[in-house]
Amino acid sequence: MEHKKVRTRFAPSPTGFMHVGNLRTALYEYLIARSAGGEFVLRIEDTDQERKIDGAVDIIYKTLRAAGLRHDEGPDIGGDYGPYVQSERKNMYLPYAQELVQKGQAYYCFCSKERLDSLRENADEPGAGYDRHCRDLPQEEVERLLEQGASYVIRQKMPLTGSTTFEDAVYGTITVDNSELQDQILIKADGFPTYNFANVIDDHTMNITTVVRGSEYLSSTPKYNLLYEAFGWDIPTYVHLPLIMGKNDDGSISKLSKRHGATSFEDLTAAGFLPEAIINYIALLGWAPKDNQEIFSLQELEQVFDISGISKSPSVFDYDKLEWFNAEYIKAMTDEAFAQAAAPYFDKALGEQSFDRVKIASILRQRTVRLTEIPEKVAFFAALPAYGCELFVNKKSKTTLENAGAMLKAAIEAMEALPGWDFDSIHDGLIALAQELGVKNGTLMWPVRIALSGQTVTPGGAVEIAEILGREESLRRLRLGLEKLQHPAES
RNA sequence: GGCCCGGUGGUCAAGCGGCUAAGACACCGCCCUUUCACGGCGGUAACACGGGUUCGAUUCCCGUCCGGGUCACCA
Repeated sequence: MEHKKVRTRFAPSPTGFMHVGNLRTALYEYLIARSAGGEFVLRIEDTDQERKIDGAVDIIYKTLRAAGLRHDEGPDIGGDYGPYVQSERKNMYLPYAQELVQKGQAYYCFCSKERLDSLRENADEPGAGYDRHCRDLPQEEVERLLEQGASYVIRQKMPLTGSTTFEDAVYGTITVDNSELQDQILIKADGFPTYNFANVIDDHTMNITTVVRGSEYLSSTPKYNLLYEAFGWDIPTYVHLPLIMGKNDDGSISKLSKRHGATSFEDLTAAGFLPEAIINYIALLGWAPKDNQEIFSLQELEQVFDISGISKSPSVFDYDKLEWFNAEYIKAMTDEAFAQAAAPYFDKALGEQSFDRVKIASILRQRTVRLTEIPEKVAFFAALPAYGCELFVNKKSKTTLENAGAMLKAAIEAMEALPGWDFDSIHDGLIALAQELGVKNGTLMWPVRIALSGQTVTPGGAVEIAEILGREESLRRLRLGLEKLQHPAES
């Protein structure tokens, strides 16, 4: 038994965004390679010249980097099996196709696009396909047309009878009747290979041992096998992944796509999700560990990932669960790290004003689910919002329009007299005051917090907010609140 | 429509012939509490259906139903 080093590849086409399904495929490919001490290769599949998009390849690099999926070989870093961009390999494919023609496993087809279209239109049943018109053209006819420079494609000659069987590491043994297989195009009229053909040639020449892809390829896999067999090449290990679905408005589900909301890595990070949380979540979409662990770093996944844990049934992408992961990751951050991750959002809400952002981060961290919620949560630090006196009334804290004023008045006096302006001083001062007044803490704290923030729900309590606002601004806001209570009409 | 693949709570899922059928998210209560959260405790909720095989089926087989995928000079 020879022991080949496991090599997987991520082979995206540059479409301009990274769909989460693609990202998960990349992740599993990465993990399968890493968990086996193997290699992970990046290959760009740009054989469709009509769909080229500028800058799309950079998005792929950026996403992989942000996700922490380092490739061992690729267009940007080279390797022993280059080039790693299919358009740069263009000349490699035709000779292989011609070899197949020699072997009688493929043939030239001169049918026009129009003919194929009308074939499809006139078909009784959907999925009728090509009628194999050129499959048995006489040799002389083929040569004559080639000499004339006629436009042609090369098609794979499928067996008309029998069946093809292959093994999939996830789905097991799958058999398909050969009569189901179309004589698929290998080389297009523009000279470029089709995706399917380029895939086989590249995977073989790049020594890929394990082909990982979405289960939408399950039914075309027999065609791949026939190709490998025709060349006499080793067939790779297939790992087909269950699809990621999205829930439609009517409650039905279908392959996750744009209409389901944020579905690309870029969309998700823009929506305030952390890359680590996204990776952790999608790792568990279609795969489960042996135990019940849910929070995994990429390094941990590299240790425990195993193909046997991949499930066969499709899974629905659940934003609620993703949010939970995101919140977990945020809670696990240090205040400093969180302040840094939140920086753009702080900038947006606080502008130039100099608050202690690490302190704000510390009260925000436990209650932030998505980074995008931050601006609205901290805006009151920058500017006291307009608010009405009714906010001072809270049943649970036993505050009323009547006692709130007295509380504020007492609080102002106590806070003015405070020797220092740090958490402990403010806290101890106010708690002592509440005791002195003979009221429960909430009765004092509620109106103070309302006056400081102008809103009923805030990150942090009265003490934290006061500390961050500073003595001067805090007292200003408290006096404003007191005035409001004393002259409700004017406010 | 043909072919292929699936079907455990609303969602993600463990289970791989014998269990009171885990766990997580969401949801609902209660507790904690200077708001909201966090946290703690508890709760509602599932083997699609019908036949077999077996002493015994969520688990194995067949059928039905349901869902998804695929049938391009797209990947």
